[in-house]
Amino acid sequence: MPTDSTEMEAEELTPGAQRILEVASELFYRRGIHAVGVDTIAAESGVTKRTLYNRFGSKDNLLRIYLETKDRRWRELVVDRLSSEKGDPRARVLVPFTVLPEWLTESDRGCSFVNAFAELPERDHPGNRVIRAEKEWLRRFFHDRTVEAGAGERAASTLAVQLLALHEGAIVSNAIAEVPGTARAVTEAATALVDAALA
Amino acid sequence: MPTDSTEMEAEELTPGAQRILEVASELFYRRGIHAVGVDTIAAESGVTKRTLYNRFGSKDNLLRIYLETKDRRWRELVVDRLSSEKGDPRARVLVPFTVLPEWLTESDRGCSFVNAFAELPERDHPGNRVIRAEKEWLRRFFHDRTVEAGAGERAASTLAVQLLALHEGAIVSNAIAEVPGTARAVTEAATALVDAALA
DNA sequence: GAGTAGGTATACAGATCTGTATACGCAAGG
DNA sequence: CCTTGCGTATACAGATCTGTATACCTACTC
Repeated sequence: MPTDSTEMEAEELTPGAQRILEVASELFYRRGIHAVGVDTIAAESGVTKRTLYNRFGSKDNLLRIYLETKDRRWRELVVDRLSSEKGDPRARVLVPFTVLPEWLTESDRGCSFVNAFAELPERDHPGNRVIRAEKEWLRRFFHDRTVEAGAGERAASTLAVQLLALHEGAIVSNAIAEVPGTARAVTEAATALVDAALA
Repeated sequence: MPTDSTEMEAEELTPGAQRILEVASELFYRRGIHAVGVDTIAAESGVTKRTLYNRFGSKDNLLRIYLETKDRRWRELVVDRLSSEKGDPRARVLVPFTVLPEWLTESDRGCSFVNAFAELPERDHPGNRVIRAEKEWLRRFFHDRTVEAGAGERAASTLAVQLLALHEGAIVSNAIAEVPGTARAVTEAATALVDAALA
């Protein structure tokens, strides 16, 4: 059983397992974790429950892999866009905001990590760890790019927290408040904060 | 059975019902909605399940009242503080941020409404309506106070979305990323955005 | 040609969930 | 006095949940 392998990659998955992961991702995100049973996931994936347990071992493990996969996809999106923004250091800080419009097209139910966090209170749950690592990665991203843009340590730390909050809030409030133009307005705010910090 | 009364107030509740609501609020917030059963709520409230159903009718209704109560408490906190900030129009815009430190002392698991939203996907669920109404109220609060401070309609609309996102993100990322000084840093950012919009 | 990997099909154990049924106790107010 | 409101105590119906058991099928590989 490959389920204890932490380095399990999506490419190593069998076709059936890949379908299970895709279906589970969609259901966990759209309906919530506890609201979705393994019977439903198996049925909608077109496999038997036995196959699901043979591939993933448990619902908790499938959940962890769902979060890890989403995390990897998010980081890759940001890092990829970063490499095409080699010139302007301020634009590099803002990459998580400039990718927001395309990221939000599949995120109309809020942030996967925030939503999962609501259902995973225990800090030692593998899923909870993935979630906190993701937020820490983004905070550090803002911090490091800000330092690279020429800011001091204190300014970079403050700006990182501000941008992290603004970014989280954009995804969440876009889904709940449903105000048109949220991504654009928030990106403008982020730009203003970056310009002020680097002035 | 008083359960269908929408105007049900906490003061009208029997002592037992009040205890149930307090315990349920804590458990829903800390462990999640689906993860908490009515048996647990009844047991920790020191009442029987029969009493819970006699007072609240159903778990869904208890959940709705939990959200409505939290919503009322939040609005009252903001409105109360607003009346002691009669002078400076910019300070009035920022009231939801200045009350953040005290609000966050009991909100180390993120935003109750955002967390509940993650578990209530259906738009016509009573709880879902309460959540969206709460966010819309806060957005409108920012908008109206900004207009009162002298901004035009377009500037007020943009600023309202920005402050809403920043505010949501502050509560959420404070709980997940656990960066010290989040409230202070975010309030500084909000102040800068308000000043820029009213310049 | 035998073993192995991936999968189907079905049934079931054991726990937990929401909600209800039945029967009783007690105190306050008309 | 006696009804009404609030609550206890216990049992249970019916659904759903995670996870396992048993038995069989198919294709590929060594």
